[in-house]
Amino acid sequence: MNVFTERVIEIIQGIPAGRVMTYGQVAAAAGSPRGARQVVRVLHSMSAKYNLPWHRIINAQGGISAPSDIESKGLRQRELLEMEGITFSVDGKIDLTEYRWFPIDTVES
DNA sequence: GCCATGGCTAGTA
DNA sequence: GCCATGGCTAGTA
Repeated sequence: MNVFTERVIEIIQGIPAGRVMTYGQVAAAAGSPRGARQVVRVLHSMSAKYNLPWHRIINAQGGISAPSDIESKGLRQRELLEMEGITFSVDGKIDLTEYRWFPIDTVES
């Protein structure tokens, strides 16, 4: 597994309950500003194995990107976030200025 | 190698 | 526009 993937996993594991990050934000923090879609891939393939809080990743508009039909992952995602105390606006968006998490960068200099 | 395929995104003729 | 991944052809050996 490459370093980007490893960092993505670490970063996502570091998001506390009640906070969220966007795909692009995770990608950038992992060292690849254009790698948002790769974050999606990691979420799909590693969430179970690495016990990732996959629901705490949302799109840049503050919305849930997973499909939101009946019994879908999207609804589950919203449920999980609401259980952590996050509230949604009437149009189904999360207020990023309030809930966005900024990971502490530990690898330095 | 080529090409289509994504739970995306910054920038906007 | 971006960019890694996966399926599927060329085209060599």
